[in-house]
Amino acid sequence: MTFLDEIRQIEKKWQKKWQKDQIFVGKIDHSRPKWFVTLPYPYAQGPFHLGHARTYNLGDVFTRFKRQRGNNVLWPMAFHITGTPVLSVSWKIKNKDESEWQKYRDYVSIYEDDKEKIEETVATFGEPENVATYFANKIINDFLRMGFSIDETKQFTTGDLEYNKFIEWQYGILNEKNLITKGNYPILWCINDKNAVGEDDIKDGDESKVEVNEFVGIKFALDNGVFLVAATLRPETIFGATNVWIHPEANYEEIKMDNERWIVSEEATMKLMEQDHKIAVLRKLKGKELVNQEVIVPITRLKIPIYPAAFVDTDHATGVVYSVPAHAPYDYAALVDLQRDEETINDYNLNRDRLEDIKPISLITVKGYGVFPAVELCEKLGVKSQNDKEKLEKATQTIYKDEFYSGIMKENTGEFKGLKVEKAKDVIADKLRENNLAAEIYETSREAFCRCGAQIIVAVLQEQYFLNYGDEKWKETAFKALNSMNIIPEKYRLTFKNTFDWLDKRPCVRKRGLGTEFPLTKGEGWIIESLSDSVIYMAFYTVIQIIRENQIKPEQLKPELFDFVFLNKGSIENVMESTAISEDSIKEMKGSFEYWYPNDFRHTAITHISNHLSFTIFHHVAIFPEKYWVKAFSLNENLLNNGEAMSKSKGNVIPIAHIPEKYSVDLTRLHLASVATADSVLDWRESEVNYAQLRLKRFWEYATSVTNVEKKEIELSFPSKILESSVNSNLKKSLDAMENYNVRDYILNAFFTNLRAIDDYVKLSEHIPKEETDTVLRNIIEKMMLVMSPVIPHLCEELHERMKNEQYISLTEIPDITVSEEDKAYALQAKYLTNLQEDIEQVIKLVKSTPKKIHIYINAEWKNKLYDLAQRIFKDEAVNIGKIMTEAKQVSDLSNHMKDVSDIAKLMMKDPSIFRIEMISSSQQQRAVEEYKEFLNRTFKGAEIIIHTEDQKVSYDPQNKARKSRPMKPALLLE
RNA sequence: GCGGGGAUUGCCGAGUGGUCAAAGGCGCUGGACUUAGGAUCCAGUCUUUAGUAGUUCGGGAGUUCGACUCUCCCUCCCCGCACCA
Repeated sequence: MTFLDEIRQIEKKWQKKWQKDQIFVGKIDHSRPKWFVTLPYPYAQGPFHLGHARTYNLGDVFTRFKRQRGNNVLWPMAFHITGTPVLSVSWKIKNKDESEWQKYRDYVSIYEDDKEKIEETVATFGEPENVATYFANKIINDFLRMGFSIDETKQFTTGDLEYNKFIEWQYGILNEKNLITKGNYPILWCINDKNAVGEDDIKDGDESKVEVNEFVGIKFALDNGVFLVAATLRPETIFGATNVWIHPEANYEEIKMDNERWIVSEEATMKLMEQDHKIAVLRKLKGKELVNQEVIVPITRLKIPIYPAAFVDTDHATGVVYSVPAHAPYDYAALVDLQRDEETINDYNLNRDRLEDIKPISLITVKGYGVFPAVELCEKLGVKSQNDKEKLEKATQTIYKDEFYSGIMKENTGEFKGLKVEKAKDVIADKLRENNLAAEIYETSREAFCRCGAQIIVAVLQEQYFLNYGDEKWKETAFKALNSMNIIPEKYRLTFKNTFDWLDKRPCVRKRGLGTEFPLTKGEGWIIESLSDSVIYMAFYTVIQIIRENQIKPEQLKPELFDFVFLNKGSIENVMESTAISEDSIKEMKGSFEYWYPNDFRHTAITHISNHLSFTIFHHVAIFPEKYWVKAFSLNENLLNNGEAMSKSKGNVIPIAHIPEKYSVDLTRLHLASVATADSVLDWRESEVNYAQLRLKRFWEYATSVTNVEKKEIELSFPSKILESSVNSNLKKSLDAMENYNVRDYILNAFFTNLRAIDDYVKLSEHIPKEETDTVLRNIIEKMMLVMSPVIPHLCEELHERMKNEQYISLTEIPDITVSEEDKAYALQAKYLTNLQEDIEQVIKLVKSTPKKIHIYINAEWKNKLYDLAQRIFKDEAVNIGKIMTEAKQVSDLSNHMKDVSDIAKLMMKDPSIFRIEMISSSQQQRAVEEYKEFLNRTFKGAEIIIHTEDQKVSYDPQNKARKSRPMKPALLLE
């Protein structure tokens, strides 16, 4: 049986035991500090993969660690089903969308081999609940299979009736506190379904995002007072308008628009009707009817003509465009075309002189361009006509960007001169609107179609409900909460800050999707938006089980109950009376909430900072008193598979369900947690996983070789002592790293560094009695095991059991570790010896011959004194020879070595790092080398090791090496 | 554009004022084991050299006794920018 097979069996064995004994179920215990941890509940739309595993794995390591450090832990889990994606999946499955079917066949085949069974299962996905239920079950199984120490007895979904009641309560409070406001809001809208659409409702919506663009519809007055409304994204260019373009052959309509008369394209009328206007069509007309008429330009009051142009798209905004040939490439090209187009001029009977007179009007100065940027760019790109779409598109983009960010308004723009375009744009639009010369017109950023085939336009919803995150008081309190929270890693606090600053009104209800009906507009079909219903639910974990066990019905879950349980408002008598829930149940709920809350630690991926996690803070401060605000957020970056993002199209997704067999649970856990810090992108590379596997195997071999060794006190040799000391100090570093939630350093120190120490020990322990090495190894493994059990719990449980322990290691406390002075001294000696060995090796390499004798000269103690002195007086300043000589003269041990002192001082000045070191005395150095002598002798192929000390009389020193010895760096002579 | 993050030795990636020529891994080279090995183990891996010295951490300037680490400027890369979970 291979190593992996062996540990896979062990993993299953312990998962079964944990499950059977329900050891991770959170139970109230007032004798221990509680620690309530949450990770965002998954949205069950498909299988979870290695990327999710990274996040939950880190959560589990933290949780297990806390549990093993004496905390009473609760880590519950639930599922999110609110929103539209699941609906969209079901719709496609029901409508036999082949690519969706295939996608879900692939998903189900992760868990199921039987082809028929797969088809049957996918067929059930026509019902949204079935999708959610199926994947929720799979995900929780995957998690348990990863050994995550979750309490799965407190599960619920956001579609549960009990949960709906809880959310209704939440929104009641938000409403009471005036944090919900109403207003108009533009959204993407299917004209067939008469409904809002999300990304997954739009054809190719995931590949090319559709956005809402806000145009300024500028009203150009005709002689009869009717407005020809031209839409633009660049209202500031109104000063450069030379004429208006319309499509001569297209259909336009004169409409009664609120209290005005407008002319816009037929298509525009239809769109405007959905944008909160009162509209009646007065008459239909062809574009050409308008040609040659004149309109008045707002602000400038110039009269300009209307000309025909084929490039005008009547299905884009109003289908009317005003021409700014100086700054708009399309306009310039169309103007040039028209001026040379005899046929059109004749057809529409255009006034030739008037047309010839039209010259671009420049109104913006922009660095890198002359007076007429559009003219310039058209010439540069070789635009031939207005049909040169590709080049014109490019020119338009370029000029838009350059002028927007670095353009300045010219003299001829009156009060706006000198303004940056970026600013002028808004100021001018505002001014136009104030004077009733412009109106907002919304358009999609690209032509888009619903999956039903109908066109998607922008509609303006009236009386839309918003969460008013812009509310000053609310924001202020949220900041207060943020400031008192622990954000891990700390660097992400800034992202929260920026998010808070930027947060403003946010629509919180939708017309579509699963979820909780909005309580303020019952019966109107408004559903609470999915990110807004998942922000305080951690509180719900503390009561759901009690609700279920006592068979409390959803309708009994009235606001007054939650007020009492969560906010300690009202009286139990009143609650009992209005809800008919027993006193015991209410007390139990309240007790449970008050015991577990607040949420001490919430871990997730960084993508949630700018939405979910920020909202969580906002809603907590709105609903709960300060003592119940979330204590800490912990975050991790995402994951790549061999340098690439995992995606269905690349076929490189590793589902969690494949992990146990493809790798092994503990191997995956170890590698995920140790290969990258939480705040860096983790690149999962097979060759590196392989390394982790070899190390894990090595650990397993060391460990299993000593599980039967008896514990006893024995006299330890020098290498054994060094090993114990270094393992001890590594474990200490490891625990310290976890204080800062640095899991990577935790594992590096506790596992990888210690394994190397053991490797080194084994190499030099050939002549140490097996009884001693076994005992030492067992002691060390036992300690490592405990510290490592949050990371590789299965293997550690097994070893723990083989070492005849009754209790689960998962429930065994990791003790504090202290590093004694003795440990430190051993560590320094070990370092000293390593350096010595390296020095010898280096010299051997250089001389390219095998030495028969190795003379080691250990420095005199006065040199240590000199180093100490230098460290003291040159702590924060440059080495000064005069100063050190003066000081040294005062010290008796040094004053008789002044010649040498001056030589060393020169060295120190050149390289101050030589004395800024931790040292051991020369006698300690000597002892260390003595202890190591035999090992050195063996390592260097039987070379005789001769130790000399500078303090005593050096018997043999032909090259006068002893003088060169320095603290921690003995001089060498190889012969 | 705004906001954030980043640029380290062949590659990936630690390191945030001094034991740093810079952890660890990958790759490569040599050795061991072996019928074989794309397995495993051991060692080496900037240049130079009796353990020394020199040149490095995107480019440029500065602060400091001392900078990969701090400040400023520049170049390039990645991520977020709202109703989407």
